[in-house]
Amino acid sequence: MSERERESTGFLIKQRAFLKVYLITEIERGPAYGLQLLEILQKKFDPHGFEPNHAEIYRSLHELTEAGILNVRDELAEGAKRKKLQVYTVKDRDLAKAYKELAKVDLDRCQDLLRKAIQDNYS
Amino acid sequence: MSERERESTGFLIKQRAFLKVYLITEIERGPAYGLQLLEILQKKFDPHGFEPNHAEIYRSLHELTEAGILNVRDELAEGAKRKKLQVYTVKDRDLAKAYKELAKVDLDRCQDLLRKAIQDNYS
DNA sequence: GTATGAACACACTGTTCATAA
DNA sequence: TTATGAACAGTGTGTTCATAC
Repeated sequence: MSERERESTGFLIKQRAFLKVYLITEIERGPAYGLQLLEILQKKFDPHGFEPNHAEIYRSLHELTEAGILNVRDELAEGAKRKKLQVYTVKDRDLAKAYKELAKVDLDRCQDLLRKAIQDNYS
Repeated sequence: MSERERESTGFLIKQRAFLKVYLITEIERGPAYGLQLLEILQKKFDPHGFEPNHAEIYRSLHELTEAGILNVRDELAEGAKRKKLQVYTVKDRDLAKAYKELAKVDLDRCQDLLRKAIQDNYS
């Protein structure tokens, strides 16, 4: 049975899935590229002792693109920077929403599990 | 820098640490052996889509013993069963408490992270 | 230096195998 | 069969390397 078919992923949600949710949300706000997204997320999670790395962000973006949720385009010579950036946009809003809703189920399950653990062991 | 020295473990708490907290709590209630604890925990987590396996339980017990938190003794011919069980008890209540308190910090951090994710992406 | 991506290496965990009673 | 433990294998993620600008 594949990971995708299972309803539960086992213990807690995987970092990859967690990041994908955030990436979709960010890119829904507007086009963005890899390192830019990395910085945004690092700042977001900095107070929570979590610092994602660039490889994990790129892998997530690649998979979301592979899944038909995101689009990539080459963007050249933007402003003072003469790089070719890989700029991501949402390709399919419905797929994006579906992915997030599926992840929500797992996020809720994780919350329950943690709440239970705190209740069971610290009361 | 070793895992033990870091205050944060990165993303979410590891299954091993999570299980150790439960194992300590269970054994604080009374002596128990491996498979017995496995069954107890499997029943506990069954409604939450998480099913720990025996190897992970044994590894956790071994590490807690190694850490001086638990004690093991051989128990022979108990009741109708003629096995030699590895029965665990709490060796050092203070160490046990300290371990749990440390884990609590991480559990709280995980709760925050999940709460934040749900708020950031589903509002 | 920034940006992307692949390659490599390792930690964690699940599955299987071995042994004993 | 139940119980324990080790060995093995796979998956996910962090670090490093390669390439381009």
